[in-house]
Amino acid sequence: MRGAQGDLLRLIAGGHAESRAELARLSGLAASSVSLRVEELIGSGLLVEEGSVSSRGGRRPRRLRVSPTAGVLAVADLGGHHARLGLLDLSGTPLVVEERPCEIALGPEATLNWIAASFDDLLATHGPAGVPLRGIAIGLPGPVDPASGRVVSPSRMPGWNNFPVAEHFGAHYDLPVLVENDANLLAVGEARAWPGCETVLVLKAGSGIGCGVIVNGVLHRGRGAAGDISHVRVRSDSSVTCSCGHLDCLEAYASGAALMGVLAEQGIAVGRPSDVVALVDDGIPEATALVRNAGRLIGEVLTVLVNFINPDAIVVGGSLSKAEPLISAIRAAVYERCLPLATRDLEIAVTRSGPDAALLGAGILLLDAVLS
Amino acid sequence: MRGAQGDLLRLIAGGHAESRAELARLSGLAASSVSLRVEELIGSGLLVEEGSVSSRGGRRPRRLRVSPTAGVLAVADLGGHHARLGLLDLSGTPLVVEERPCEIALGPEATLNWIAASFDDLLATHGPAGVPLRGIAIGLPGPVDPASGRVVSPSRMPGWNNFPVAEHFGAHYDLPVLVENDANLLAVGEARAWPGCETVLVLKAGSGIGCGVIVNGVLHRGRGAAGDISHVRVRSDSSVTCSCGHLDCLEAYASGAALMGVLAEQGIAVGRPSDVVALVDDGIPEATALVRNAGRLIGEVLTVLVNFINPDAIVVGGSLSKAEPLISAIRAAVYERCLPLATRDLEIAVTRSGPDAALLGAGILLLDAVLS
DNA sequence: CCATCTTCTTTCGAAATCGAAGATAAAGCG
DNA sequence: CGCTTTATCTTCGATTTCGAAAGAAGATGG
Repeated sequence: MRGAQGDLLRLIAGGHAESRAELARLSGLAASSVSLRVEELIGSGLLVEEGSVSSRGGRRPRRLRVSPTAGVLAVADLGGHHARLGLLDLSGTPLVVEERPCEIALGPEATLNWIAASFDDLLATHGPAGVPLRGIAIGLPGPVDPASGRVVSPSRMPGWNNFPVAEHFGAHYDLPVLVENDANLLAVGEARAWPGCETVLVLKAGSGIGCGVIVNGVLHRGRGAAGDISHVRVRSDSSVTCSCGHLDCLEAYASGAALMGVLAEQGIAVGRPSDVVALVDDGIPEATALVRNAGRLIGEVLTVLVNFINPDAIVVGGSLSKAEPLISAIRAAVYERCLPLATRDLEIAVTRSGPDAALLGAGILLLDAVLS
Repeated sequence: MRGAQGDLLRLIAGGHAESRAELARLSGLAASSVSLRVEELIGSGLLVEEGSVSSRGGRRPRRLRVSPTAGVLAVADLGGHHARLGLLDLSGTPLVVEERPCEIALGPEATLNWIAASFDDLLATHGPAGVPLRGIAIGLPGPVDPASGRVVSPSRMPGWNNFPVAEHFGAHYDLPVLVENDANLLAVGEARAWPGCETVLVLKAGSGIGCGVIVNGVLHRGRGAAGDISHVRVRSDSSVTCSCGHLDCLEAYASGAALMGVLAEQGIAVGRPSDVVALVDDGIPEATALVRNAGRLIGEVLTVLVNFINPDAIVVGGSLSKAEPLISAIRAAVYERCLPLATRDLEIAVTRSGPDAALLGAGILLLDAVLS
């Protein structure tokens, strides 16, 4: 996509602009130039005019949308034992989303081939006829080197270390392939639901603890592991060795897996982090106490980050986020301990954008790759 | 300064470019457009051609510099008991720098009037004749709200809370006035000395502990307190109440002031943090142990931040940075505990840019304000 | 010392962009 | 209903920017 036109398309696709006038304001281009570009984009079938936006006192803007026939994106978000797969149109709107069981421990070859087959399946059954596939994005529950598209020493993905995921997919399709950490995708998707928040910290509390960081509106990747807080040392009386070999990592106390472990020791067998939430909802005191303690520990780690980066919002997602005591314990710790200037307008809240947030985030990032 | 020309001037002034060709590469403009703009800038006296840069195989580029007669910037960096004041030319090169005693506890009115008088003094004695003052920047040892230019609940600046510093100066001079936290200025100045490092964490270890954060090459301000790590809770056996009212803040254990307090209790009276460094250099075991412990505590806080933000470098400045055990203890803690991906190419080092770093940083930020 | 290569800078016609003014369209109001 | 206000969108000449090619100045290597 040629530069200037790509920028305009991105603004429309990203939901930032809906009319020519808005495009002019946001792109910095003159209104006349915008009109020209938009005319070309409509001519080439990427954009369509569709009705009008309601006015507030003047001529109604004509609503611009990305054409549904311009292309589809195939996106996937992998967990340890399941995968969410979806097709999006170029505006990032889901056409279809499915969750299917999938064992990541089967290794990269088997898993990625299965994903490719599933994409083909989805495209055959739900892909609109004649609309081309434009790009692929995969979210993985481990650190990803953004430059090479490789997984780097993941803790819960046996056999994946250093596997060239992007390259592997590139052999199947001649398309942009984006590989990213799942918490990062979640962060990008979630951030879209928090307009006005420029710096956002998105926590994914599931069987592991992940975190994505949006600084000034853009995902901060660092060296690929940015946002990793699971192996931070926490203050505790006892002493637990984490899977990473260090003592007292946050993950060893506050992750869904850790909570399930403690519950199992107490004779309460649970299979998934969401079962822990169910126990809390049922008022089982052991579970509630555990979750509250996990929230406190997470909150104490967050105090450091809140003072350091001064986010506008902390958003908690992942299956454990549905446990109310977790959120309130996080809030209590952060508001009690952080600097007033840092907490003055800080929002700490549960995810707004539902279970597809990571897929939406994948669409947003992928769009940038496709339109460049 | 009109947009495009301002950008070019900034690139020259900031030391990013020295020739028309470099300007073209960095600005993204066509070489021909650059030539036109540069001609105009030379015409208006802001830029001068001065000799040539050494070539690497072709025609020698003609060196461009900001004209020494284009203007001066007045900058100040205030500490608790002294102030560094300087005049810079528009390229950020110091014309004169002085350190003078100054009690910040005398309150904002007295201090700021004294600064204004000192600037007038410096301009009269060292300001080149006929060269106009173009802007003023002040660094203060406390949180500054970047929007309003006010100090916000500083812990060691009695009487300054909510004082409108920028406004106060605006009444004296009709010029851009920049007010910023001292650690932030230090970070900006220091980052210039670390080319290739996009994300840098600059620690100021003096009588307090400050920290400035450069993310992707730009200073991250957050709400004005970003980078504050002094009130992070540290793991410790004993229990100390910090001046902020919380228990076990980093500052209460590892700041120069805290170290001096402990030494005083042991009967070793010292007046300034640099005296502590002298004791360490003299091999006084109490001092060395204290400093090493301070380094360990700072390092443990940094582990969280390194995992979280994945910086390319951690630079330690401030008077305590000259104590070698401090740096090595920080290194030990970070390298031992952080994720391999985060520490793989991480540099942890002492300041490269000397005592004027904060003033240079003030010049860099101020230039942006002046050239916009 | 001369041909060749490299890099920097300028020239000049082509193309993109701007900006002011006008056309279009709707809301608010007496 | 017509007038005013507000806002969006288009037209068109003026300006800016681009890009290819040529010119300038030094490095390199026989």
